[in-house]
Amino acid sequence: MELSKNYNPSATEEKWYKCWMDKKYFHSTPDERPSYTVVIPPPNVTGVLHMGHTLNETVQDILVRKARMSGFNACWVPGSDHASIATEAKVVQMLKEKGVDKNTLTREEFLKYAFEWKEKYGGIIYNQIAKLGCSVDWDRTTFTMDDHYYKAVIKVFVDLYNKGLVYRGARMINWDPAAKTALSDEEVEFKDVVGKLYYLKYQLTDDSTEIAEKNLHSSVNGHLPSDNYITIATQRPETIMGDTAICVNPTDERYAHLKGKYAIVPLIYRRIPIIFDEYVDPAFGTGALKVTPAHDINDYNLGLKHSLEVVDTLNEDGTLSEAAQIYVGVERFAARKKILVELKEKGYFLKEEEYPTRVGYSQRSGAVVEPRISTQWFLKMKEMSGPALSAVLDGEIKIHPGERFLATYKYWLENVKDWCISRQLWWGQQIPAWYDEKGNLFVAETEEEAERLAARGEPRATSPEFALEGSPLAANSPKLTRDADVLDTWFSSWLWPMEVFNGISNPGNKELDYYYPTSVLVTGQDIIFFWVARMIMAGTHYKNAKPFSDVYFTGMVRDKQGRKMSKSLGNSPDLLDLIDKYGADAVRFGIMISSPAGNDLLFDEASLEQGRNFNNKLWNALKLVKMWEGRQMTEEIKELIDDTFELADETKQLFGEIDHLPSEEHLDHSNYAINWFANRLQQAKAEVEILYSQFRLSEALKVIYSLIWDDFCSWYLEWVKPGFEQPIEDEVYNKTTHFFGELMQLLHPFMPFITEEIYHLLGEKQDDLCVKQFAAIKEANNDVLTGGELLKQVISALRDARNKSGLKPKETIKLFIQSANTRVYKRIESILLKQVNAESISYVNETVPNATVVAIEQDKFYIESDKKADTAAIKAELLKDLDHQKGFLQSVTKKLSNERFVANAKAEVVDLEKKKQADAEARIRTIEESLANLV
RNA sequence: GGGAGCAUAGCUCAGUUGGUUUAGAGCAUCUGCCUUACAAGCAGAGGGUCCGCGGUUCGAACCCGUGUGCUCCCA
Repeated sequence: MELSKNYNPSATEEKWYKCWMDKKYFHSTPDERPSYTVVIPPPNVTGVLHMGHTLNETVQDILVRKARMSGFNACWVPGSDHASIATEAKVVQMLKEKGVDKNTLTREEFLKYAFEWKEKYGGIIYNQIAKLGCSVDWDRTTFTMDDHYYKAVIKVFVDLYNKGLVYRGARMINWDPAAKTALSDEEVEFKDVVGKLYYLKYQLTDDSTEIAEKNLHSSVNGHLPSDNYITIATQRPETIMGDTAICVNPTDERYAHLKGKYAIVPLIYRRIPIIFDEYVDPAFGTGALKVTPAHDINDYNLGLKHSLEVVDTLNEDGTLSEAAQIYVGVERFAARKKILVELKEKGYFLKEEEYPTRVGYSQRSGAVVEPRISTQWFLKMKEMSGPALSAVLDGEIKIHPGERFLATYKYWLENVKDWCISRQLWWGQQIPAWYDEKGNLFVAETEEEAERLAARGEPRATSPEFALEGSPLAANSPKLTRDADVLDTWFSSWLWPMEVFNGISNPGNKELDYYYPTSVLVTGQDIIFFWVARMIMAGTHYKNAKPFSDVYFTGMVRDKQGRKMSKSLGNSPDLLDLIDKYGADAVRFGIMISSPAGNDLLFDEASLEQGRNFNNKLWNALKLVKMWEGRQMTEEIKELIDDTFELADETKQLFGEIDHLPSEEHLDHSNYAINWFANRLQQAKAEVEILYSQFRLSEALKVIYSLIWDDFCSWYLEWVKPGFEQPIEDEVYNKTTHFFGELMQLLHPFMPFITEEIYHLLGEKQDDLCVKQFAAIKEANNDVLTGGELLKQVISALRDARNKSGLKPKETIKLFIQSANTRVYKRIESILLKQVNAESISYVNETVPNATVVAIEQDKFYIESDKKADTAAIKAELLKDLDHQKGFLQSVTKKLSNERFVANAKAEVVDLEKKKQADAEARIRTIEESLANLV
């Protein structure tokens, strides 16, 4: 068969993925083998895979494929997340482009559009996952809004409500004015910005009558009438209409005289009290704080303490509300500008200064988050966090890499606040709570059940924090209205490792028992609180068992310049384009080769190119080996040739004219090479195994890469390669294809497609690499390995010497070896001849004059050629080496002459130093002899 | 402001309880090669004050302290 010049990934990839699917290799059902379960972190259903996902999925596939080839029943569950805010925003945008306003639709109509959208775009990520070669069990694909999943989420909500862990209440929450929904604390991202601090004057009065307020309003046309004022500093002048007090520190003497007085809010002229509280930092601004309980969490708490009125001056879309009295309907930041102009005109404005501050942005919409008082649903976290904390602290769940995230995790869980789980959206699991006309609340899995509760008058308001005022129930069955809100997406994804096996909807089922707890969770460190911690909570709460044994955190994928990948920067490449360009294996290689666990990955297409080149290297090695196929010299053929000396026609067809048989020598040195590589392979396999167990996958890949490229291709294949158009011994050929197959197996988890292809091209195969089980690792023989390393070292040194002597590759040399142990070199003579292009090798007991000399350990090699040696250069080299050796000897000798070292250090260490000393001395002698020999 | 981490070759990173030939790899660079698998290649080479300073130790890239710079998390 003719092999193409270069490897062509696309056809191969499609062929093998289909084959694996047809043979149901990825499908798992419980059996007697141990399970190895991985649940995919479900990407957003209408999203595309970015490079971060690509890294995560690749890592998971490597682990899953490795497990599948190591005796485990591997099960990798794919799926996607409904991503309520993100998806709803996309659908709203799509409708807007069509000229449809969401507000004109009913909930049902909107959801119909949303599901259409999901059907249309939901397949994209699945296609990408398949293209990447991920060995997921497609029969288990789960979506967080699947029927059973939806029911599970509802069930959990009702259960937690009945346990008193879920409650409804008015709280200061994070409001996203763009998406018009509440957010959890975790969904707010803070950025440092340079803001402005505005200094404003508030008129003071001690008159507590309403008349004073009115007089002020009318008498001076709203201008600041006197010098009797207090100055406050604020970043948000547009919220002054919501001010309900001015607060100063009770120890602040500057303001001690203001006790019992009032201030007048500029522009709207509301009278507000001056209050005193330790909370205020006298050193900040003017030491006087305007208190706006509706729009700042600290002010809110201050308001609670001092029983202040709450005036909410903002609408849900971020425009000023009726309560603001002025600029009603104007967007908050536009209003800020207008108000500043008016404050200046009317003399209330003193000055402004720049001020470094932090602004919270919505993770989903990017809008500036507004603290807002709102009635929402919450989950008590204190009760949930205990077991989740101990599971990690006790080492039941291991986090990789190392302890790096432990402190953060601990801090978060110990300080976690209640989780706001309601969202003012339609896309998601609708909260199963119903209200009667009087506002009584009934929480149940179905409307029928809620109706029954209502009929019996059981509001089930078990939480003491329940904030809705109830009223006595009518005895007749009331008309119920369902809560319009949906649950936070993470309130569904925290059940993921259980509910993909129907663990909530059908608890205690056989599959759940078999697959849960899962083996390893691979995810980005950015969702440690959103998701990882909460899955541990849900798992410990509902299964009384951890959801996974290990967590592998991948780093963030950044571009070459270290910037985060983002759409706006345009630095996030398209996965399918990359696969088209380089092939899936090369993409996997490129992304893995430089991504140690937990470290950020600087993505550079150059590493994908390296992957593609590696593909090509493998392909060419295959071409070489295939050239030997059909040229094997079996014993029978050998005998045939020996006996008759005349080739049969069919033999002739196979080999053409053969002028000589493979020599005994060739077989002998090939056996040397085979023996060496067999041991080298075992050694590398053992290393890789350890690296897998430590989740150091990029290290493992490096070991395999260098094993294949350097040891197999550059050394082994060159050592066993027969001469041009010469036959190869059957045994050598078989060993070589066997090694090649083993290498492909070792590499398979990382680069599944090309390895499977080559494995099958190496010869007729009954099995597929995808499910081929790894053989047990044998212990490598150290003497054999050392011998191989010595040979490599000698060859490299001789080639270097050739280079330095200006010898062209084609120019031959005569090699003389001076060694106490010539037997070693005699065995590998023919390899040496070929590798350094020598025409002869002789053994000598004395120095060879006028030859270039190379010293390895205690042996010396003389290179003689027609070309005149550049003695000056050789001398310089030797002197440099001598210098180095002497320096080294000096440091060793110094160490050994230190009595305290000899007395304190371990015996092995001292012995080693002595050996180093002896070696260095021997080498120095060799170099000096060589120098003396150079004239 | 609180916490965590990082700093080793031009770049990205290894370096195991402190001792393993006066620091290793890949990429990039340079030199020589179109050698009968592979120029997407082959054979070589050069390149480091292990961030600065101080300490512990017979011995420090590694442990401790301190300074500087960067990253992340939390408020």
